[in-house]
Amino acid sequence: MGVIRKTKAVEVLLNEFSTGSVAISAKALIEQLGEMFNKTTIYRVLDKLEDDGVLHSFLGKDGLKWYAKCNGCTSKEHKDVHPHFQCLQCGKVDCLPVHVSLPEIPNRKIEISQLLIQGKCEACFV
Amino acid sequence: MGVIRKTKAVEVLLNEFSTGSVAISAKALIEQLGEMFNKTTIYRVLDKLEDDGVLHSFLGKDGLKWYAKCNGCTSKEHKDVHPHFQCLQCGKVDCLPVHVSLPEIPNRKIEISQLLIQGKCEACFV
DNA sequence: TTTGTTAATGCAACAAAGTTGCGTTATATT
DNA sequence: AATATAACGCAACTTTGTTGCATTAACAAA
Ligand SMILES: [Mn+2]
Ligand SMILES: [Mn+2]
Ligand SMILES: [Zn+2]
Ligand SMILES: [Zn+2]
Repeated sequence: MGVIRKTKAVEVLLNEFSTGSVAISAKALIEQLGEMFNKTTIYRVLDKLEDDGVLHSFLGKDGLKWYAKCNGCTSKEHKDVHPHFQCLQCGKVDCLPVHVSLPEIPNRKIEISQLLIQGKCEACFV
Repeated sequence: MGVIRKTKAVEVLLNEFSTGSVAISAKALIEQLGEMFNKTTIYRVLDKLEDDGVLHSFLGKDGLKWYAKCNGCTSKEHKDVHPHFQCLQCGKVDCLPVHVSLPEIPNRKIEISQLLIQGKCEACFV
């Protein structure tokens, strides 16, 4: 079940994702907001916001969990699927609003897919 | 640095990967061989075999580390890049020997990419 | 075959990310 | 204002993987 009450933690976390398509790791949010809220609260709010279709999550290069804002998703349908890009130099992760055509795989039913591209971001690419 | 001495652990672990393009998680190997070898040894041997270009590793859907045999790789060059498929029903993971064309991403330098496709495998797909 | 070097191992302790249980607090409804 | 319960904080825990160090064993040289 998703968010039911608009608490301080919900408000502050939502605000963190208010700008753009940059992803934030749960770890970074705890480092940043861990004095204001308990890490358990942060994990639980993120989880619920994902349930609501407000955020989506994925795993970065070290298996860390990252979150970013969803576009046009609801609690019933998560339709905002796209690859992610992680900069190997500065660590920044963002959503790539492009379509990826998956390869043909006979005799298998594809349900989900995750593509993580790594390299140098705009800022770090000379 | 990679494997230097052909120990029992190296021999047994190599044998686990002798057949086909099925991946095995470090976790599964420890469950399976943990009475024969210490988990530290298992982690270290896998790590070294990857250095040698004998195995490659990637992260599965829960962030677990998986290993599979490399084809035509050396310690100098890991060229066997391909997507992986994880069955959501039986958990099996295998290497997909296909090429994936990445989307165009302006102003960024792509260095690595990982594609994990999830769904139902041949055996679980009715 | 014996000896010597050191890679590899086992063990225990640790680290990091995330989860769970439970008593307390605060939101929102009546 | 009173009430119900969602959300919270805290501590303890789980899981996967790592590190330091003393001991063992692979392997080549004598
Ligand atoms: Mn995204
Ligand atoms: Mn593979
Ligand atoms: Zn960057
Ligand atoms: Zn299956």
